[in-house]
Amino acid sequence: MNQQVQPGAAIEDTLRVVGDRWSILLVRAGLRGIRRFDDFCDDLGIARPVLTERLRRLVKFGIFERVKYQDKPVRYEYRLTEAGLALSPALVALVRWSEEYSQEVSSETTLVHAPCGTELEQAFWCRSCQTTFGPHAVKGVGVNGES
Amino acid sequence: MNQQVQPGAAIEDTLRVVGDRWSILLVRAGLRGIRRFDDFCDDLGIARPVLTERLRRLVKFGIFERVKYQDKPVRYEYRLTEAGLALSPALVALVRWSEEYSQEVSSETTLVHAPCGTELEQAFWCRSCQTTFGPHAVKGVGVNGES
DNA sequence: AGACTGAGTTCGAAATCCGAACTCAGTAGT
DNA sequence: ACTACTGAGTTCGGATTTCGAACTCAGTCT
Repeated sequence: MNQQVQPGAAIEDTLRVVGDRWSILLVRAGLRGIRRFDDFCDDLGIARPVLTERLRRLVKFGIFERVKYQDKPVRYEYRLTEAGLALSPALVALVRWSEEYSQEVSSETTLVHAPCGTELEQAFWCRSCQTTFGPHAVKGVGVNGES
Repeated sequence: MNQQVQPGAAIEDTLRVVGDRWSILLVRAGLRGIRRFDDFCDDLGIARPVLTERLRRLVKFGIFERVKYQDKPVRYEYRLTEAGLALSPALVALVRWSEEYSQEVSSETTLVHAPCGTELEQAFWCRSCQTTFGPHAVKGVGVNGES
């Protein structure tokens, strides 16, 4: 066996939550500051019944929370939780991929390191070795330490 | 505006390619060394007609290639291309997320830095600053340098 | 001949998705 | 008091996708 990445069944958990055509787009919209039902609807062009169902499920899985923001007519909005924000590395990875490999034309923006404006690279960081490394040096191990 | 991640429309490109329930799982299976039609089928439990369609589309987008591996009865298998391998940071990000936030029980394996066995962290790397940084320091800019 | 392999196709039933129109509480304007 | 409007959803019927199970087709093995 080589040292390749061997994502376990864990991915299935994640995809059970955000593995449909819309959920990741909803998270992205959330990161862009969108919170209201109609705004999600307009921004993504998602059908309303599907949006209802999708938001409910994302709330159930703790990615968004439904917050009352007004009383007179009771109105709720949807905010990303910390777990939702924690999906951003995955989103960034997807953006990076499309920048490098997607033959589609779009990609009119690119991701950079904010302070200096240099295009970022994505890497893994080992706290104990104090180094960055690529996917080939990643290994999956069982809970009790053995591969 | 803050310095939050603002993934552009690029994500849509990526999701147009791998944004359905199966494609990412197929890539993962590919990373685990699976190549043959029936093996994908058994491993993922995907319906055969869907697998056919999905593999064709992933080949079209350059993520897998269809390679003849035998002549007597002509047989083809599917191998990840470089673009396919390049999706692994995204897969790793999804695995990491489920390890930390998924309330599902599974997750009997974890990802580590192969040489030393330390749990990895995912980070971004700026070649010009020679530092790693988190998602809050990522910014999206237009092609001509302006935000 | 007969059974088996591997990569698919074909089928009808079931689940999802869609757009458009509707609801329902409250607010604003005349 | 009448009308129009807002925002967060529901309710429809029709179109698209997905499903499992069974079938095909070339070649091989016994």
